[in-house]
Amino acid sequence: MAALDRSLISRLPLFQGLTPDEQSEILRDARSSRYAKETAIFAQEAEAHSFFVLIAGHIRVVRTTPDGQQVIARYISEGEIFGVAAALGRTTYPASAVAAVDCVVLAWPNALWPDLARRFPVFGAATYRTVGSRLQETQTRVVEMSTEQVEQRVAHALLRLANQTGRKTDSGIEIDFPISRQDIAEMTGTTLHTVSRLLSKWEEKGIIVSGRQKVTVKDAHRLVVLAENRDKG
Amino acid sequence: MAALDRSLISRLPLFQGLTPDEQSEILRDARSSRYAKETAIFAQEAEAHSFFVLIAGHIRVVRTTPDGQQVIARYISEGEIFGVAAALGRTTYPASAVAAVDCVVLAWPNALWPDLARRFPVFGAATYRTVGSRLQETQTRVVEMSTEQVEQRVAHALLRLANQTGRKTDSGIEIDFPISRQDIAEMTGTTLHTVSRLLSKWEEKGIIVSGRQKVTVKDAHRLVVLAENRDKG
DNA sequence: TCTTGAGTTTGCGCCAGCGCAAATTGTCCC
DNA sequence: GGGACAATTTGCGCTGGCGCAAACTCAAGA
Repeated sequence: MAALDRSLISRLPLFQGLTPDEQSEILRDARSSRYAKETAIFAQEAEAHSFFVLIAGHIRVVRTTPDGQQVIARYISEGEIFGVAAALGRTTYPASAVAAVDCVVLAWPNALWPDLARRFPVFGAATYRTVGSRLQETQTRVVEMSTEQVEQRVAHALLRLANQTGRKTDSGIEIDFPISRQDIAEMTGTTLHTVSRLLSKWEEKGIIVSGRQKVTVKDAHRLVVLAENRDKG
Repeated sequence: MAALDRSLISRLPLFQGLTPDEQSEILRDARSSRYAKETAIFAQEAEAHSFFVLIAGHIRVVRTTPDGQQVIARYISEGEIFGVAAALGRTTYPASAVAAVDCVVLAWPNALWPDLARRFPVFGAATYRTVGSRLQETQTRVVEMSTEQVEQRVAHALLRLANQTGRKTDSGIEIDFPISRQDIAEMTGTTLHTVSRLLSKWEEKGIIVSGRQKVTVKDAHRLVVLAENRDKG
């Protein structure tokens, strides 16, 4: 690990509560690698060999159906742990992870997980907290897909992206990695056509501005209203 | 713990790999209780005080939206651990758990989790395996809701119920707790009307037989075909 | 600068499945 | 045994959003 990484890493929630020595000990076993934009970190159904922490970039987690349709499970932001099959006793990855932009990740061999979790309980606990919030988030998505209209779901998805990976600019909150209409459709269970129509409408109203693989939320408040509107607006 | 419970409990996957003494030690801290049909074991958003193992019965896990719509997250069968907020570092339950029939459950105070998990790693690992498969299952449900038609989703739901909680009878696989059309609708993101229509159609074709709060799968194979049909059948 | 291709927009027609409403049936309790 | 209620069935009309198709636009490379 380069010294540069260290100061950044020690600030991650995942490593809170660990002494610098303990952090070093954990990091000693990690291997760092780069992944070019649109390359895979791991593939769905592949034998799980490692778990990861994203140091720089953004990662798209994708499930592909037997007939080739894709669904985006979530985006991973900097500092998050992912590919934690080992911690959950799984032997294969349930989804693929693809770099949405050029990425830097740390990887630990799965075989080290039991030992790391035992020696550094706060590290294990932090990981399971992440798993817990992802489970809850996924369930929330099921609820959304069951009870909401497409417009509300897309609004929710944009808000979530803005919160999790948004970058404040003078013109609003910009999603700071390339995201296409198709991507948004795969996050919300609709088609790129419908997403395009919605974004156009919202842009007319001044709620967002959008371009090629780019969305900036200008008026989050009005987007929240759209997301919560139970009857048609 | 009554002796009766012990022989049953020691056979649960959750307690595999533990010696009888270790099992006793874990069980010593558990409190057993009964819940009458349709009563709540815990409520969504309530402070999480315990985690549970279902000894007898069936439990419905339900998420309710702010405007009162319900979505069934899953059913818990005998022997399963549930309400594991503690293991995932959450302080409240993300959903409600309601007894679908009269139930017997064991409960452990959350405060004991860290200690139990540390002293009996196989117990902790078994729990996290369960969490892992639930996460994966929930993600599968998101994929289904994104890519499948209602008919396929209902077919999938029935097959899952038949596998997880089905009881073999001479006339087929019967779901062995009361389940209404409304319940199936809340599992699949549709309405009781549509479920009713589908079940009627399938009954005509001899794939299932159904009655009031009761479904028996007679021809699982044809149900699988329906569940996998990507274009209309 | 020009070309090329991927990403996006928009129009149009259609239909799966929802909402509403009413009839029907089975079950539990008095 | 019979009433009452809950669950289910079924008809009907409507519409949100999909599928298809075509036009358009930007970004990158030659």
